Order: sequence, then structure tokens, then C-alpha cells
Amino acid sequence: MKNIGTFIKENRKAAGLTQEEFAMRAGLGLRFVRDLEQGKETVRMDKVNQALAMFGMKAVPGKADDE
Amino acid sequence: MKNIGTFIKENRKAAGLTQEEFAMRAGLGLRFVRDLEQGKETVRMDKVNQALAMFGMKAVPGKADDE
DNA sequence: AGAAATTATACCTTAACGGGTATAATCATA
DNA sequence: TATGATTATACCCGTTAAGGTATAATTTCT
Repeated sequence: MKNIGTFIKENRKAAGLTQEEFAMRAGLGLRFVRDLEQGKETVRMDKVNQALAMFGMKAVPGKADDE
Repeated sequence: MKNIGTFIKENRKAAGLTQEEFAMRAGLGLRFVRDLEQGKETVRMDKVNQALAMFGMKAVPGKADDE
């Protein structure tokens, strides 16, 4: 499984949303969405889950070596 | 899949480690481990991944409705 | 190519996480 | 039950994430 930032980026695009549109709808700051998609690792989990929830997902434990 | 805090708590116990021992080995603060296992949602993802890495896991997107 | 839209990077402020410590509560075992 | 070990809750402080804004870089069109 790809990392979460990539997941958000790909699904957001697939949904035809800009980062700004996505941030608005998810109730997140634009800067956070940018940072998340850019792979920032020190983001807060609640915000990450707020973003994932837009696609019916959430952060769960998964094998670390699944590419 | 259970939430991450529960996953850590169960696997830590299965490994026969106290929160303190686990925190030490994972290079995390005891307070963080407590908060995580208690279900605190505003924790930082890098620390969460640091904890999950102890079991060869990391945070990945998963279906939100999997209980 | 150029223009418009989108995304990336940088600076600043506020709020809160993480760590440490102390104390209370809970659990385990004799 | 009592005693010790483990876990939970509360406080203080330093660091930093998040958000806003501005600007630069990139992409996406025509």
C-alpha cells in the first residue's frame, strides 16, 4: 500500500478536486493538505483521518514492507 | 481492523512488555505510549509509525467501516 | 509560445503535542 | 486482604504542527 499522502493525492485527483477544494470540503487547512501530500511525516493523526474519511478510509496498521 | 492504539496495546502485551519497556525500546516517551493506547487521536503520525514499526507495521489507509 | 490555474515553498502566530514528573487508580499475585 | 507492579490522570514547559498569507514554481490549458 502506498503511503497515505500519495493515497490522498491520487484519490483527490481522481475525484477531480483541487487541493483547495479538497481542503474546504474536508474542513482542513490548505497548507495541511499540501504538507500531507508532500509526504510530511510529522502530521497529526486526527487530521490525517479527517482527510482519509473523505474516501471512507482511516489510518490502520498495515505491513511495513508492502510497497 | 482495530484502531492503532488498541493494536499497539495488544501486541505490546503479547510481547510481554510494559508500557515503560515498550517506550524505551521504541525510543518514545512513556507519556506518548500511554496516550496512544488510550485512544488519543491528536498524536503525531511519525511517532505512531515509530510505535508500529516495533511490530513491522506502519499506518496505511484502510476501510473506515471495518470494525 | 503565453496565460491561467494549480501546486510548492517560505515566513509568522497561535495552540497544543510530547516529554518529564508526580500522584491516583487499577491490576496481579501471594 | 495487602503489597507491589502497572497503568491512568494531571501539571508544567519547550518545541512544533497547523493555519493564514504571500510568493515562486509548476502544470494545464488554448
